[in-house]
Amino acid sequence: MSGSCFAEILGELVELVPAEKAALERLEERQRHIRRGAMVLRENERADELFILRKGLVMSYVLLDDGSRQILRFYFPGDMLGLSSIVYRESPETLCALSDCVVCPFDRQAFSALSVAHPRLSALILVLCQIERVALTDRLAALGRTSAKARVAALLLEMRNRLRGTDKSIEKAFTLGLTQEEIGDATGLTSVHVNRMLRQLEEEGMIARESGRVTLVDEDAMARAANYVNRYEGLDLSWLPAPQ
Amino acid sequence: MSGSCFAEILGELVELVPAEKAALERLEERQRHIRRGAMVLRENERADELFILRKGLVMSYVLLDDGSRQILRFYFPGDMLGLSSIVYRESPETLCALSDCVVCPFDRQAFSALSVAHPRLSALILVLCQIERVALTDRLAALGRTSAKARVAALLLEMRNRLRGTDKSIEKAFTLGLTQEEIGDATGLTSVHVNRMLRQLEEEGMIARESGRVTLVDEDAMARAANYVNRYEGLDLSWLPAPQ
DNA sequence: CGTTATTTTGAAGGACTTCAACTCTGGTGG
DNA sequence: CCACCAGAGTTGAAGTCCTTCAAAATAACG
Repeated sequence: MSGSCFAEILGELVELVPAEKAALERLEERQRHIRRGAMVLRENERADELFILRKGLVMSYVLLDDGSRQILRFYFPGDMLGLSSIVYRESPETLCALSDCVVCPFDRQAFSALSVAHPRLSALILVLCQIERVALTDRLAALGRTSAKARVAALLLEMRNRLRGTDKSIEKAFTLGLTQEEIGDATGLTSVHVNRMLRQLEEEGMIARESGRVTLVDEDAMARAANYVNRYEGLDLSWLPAPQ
Repeated sequence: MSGSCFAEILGELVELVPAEKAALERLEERQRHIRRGAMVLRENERADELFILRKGLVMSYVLLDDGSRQILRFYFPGDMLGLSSIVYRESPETLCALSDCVVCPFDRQAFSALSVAHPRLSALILVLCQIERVALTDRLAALGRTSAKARVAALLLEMRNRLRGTDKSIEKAFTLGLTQEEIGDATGLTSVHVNRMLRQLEEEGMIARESGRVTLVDEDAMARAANYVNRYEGLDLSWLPAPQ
């Protein structure tokens, strides 16, 4: 168990050298506890810090003029938060804790210094951005071109796979930790319709549910129905520069 | 007029030093002409190269099982193409020329070497990725939570602003260069409904149209209707490392 | 100048939303 | 310990936005 969550994620992509590990650990020297429902960062406010999420579940979302909400992404332990926010004078999105969380804040300068001192880490961060980008385009295609049922199925698969990243004991069953309203705001649906789609997936024998826990009964059928691709697989990082 | 399209884009964000300009020019030593409708890169095929788009309009899209298409993004001169593709063994998306294009291919190693030699350029590329990310999340919110009319209006505003990036003479009127089917595939609508929305925007005095040219008559009303934010503005790059 | 792509228009159908009411669950305090 | 309450889940009926299907009109192209 390394001292850095972020290093663990990156360590699954490449073999990190001691100097890189040390540099990553320095990003996580400070800790901050965030209560469920509290905001890590607010849309349209200035953000001077980035974060590594150490524990818990975070979502990013935007609010539209009519009051509706679009959830953009869910973040899991080891993820970096707020990269898009430091690029802008005002954060383009809100970061909100879905469970009690621990985040490790560090400032822009630390990020900047790290990328100069460790070009390979800088390239790896770019790789993570691209993985996130492709995951976002998958969701764009889902919202633009697939049915409500497919979108909900895709969300369930994605959540299970990402939760499994931090807890290898998870197989087919897991606690989602989202309300149906939140599922709706992530998939572009109403909570009412999410409910009907979950029910339908259950009736068709794809999933089972009991008190917040979801079981993926027929995973293959779900993946087919949802056009799902795990974007943390199939990578090619052979071109990365040598470690510093 | 610099020798590098990419340097021109980056040069609008920061003052580039000669060594950086020279490094960027080396990326654009080779040229390749692409016919309208031809593909620069195919989904699920291996990509060894990245590209700088020098001339023309390119789109990226994915095809779903049912044959429907989701256009993910449009690319303009000075944009880098294929970054997400080199991260994966197989490209997650197709790149297709919407007009006759000129692209400058360079290989992964050149990219890797550049990011080591010029940390600030590496950071700038990360900034461009974040701009693209935020633009994608804007579209995600549009598809998830806004009406057909708002999505079409947002697309028109975005296209005008990006075209203006390469041609400052463009004000309110411009040639879109997209069919209504393509607008539909970008906004998650059918071409039939795109037609009705364009017509409605016209009837409401927001736009005017004549033979492929669109005029933004009431730009403010459009921006309001579309929740539109120009993501190339409002940046804060004060934290970037010093040039090399 | 014929052929094909694109745009336009109408009518009917369907997927999802809206509204409204009811049920279930977990937490809190009397 | 249990009554109460607020939040979340469930269900039905009606409505709306967008799609689908079909066909005509127009534009683009070799």
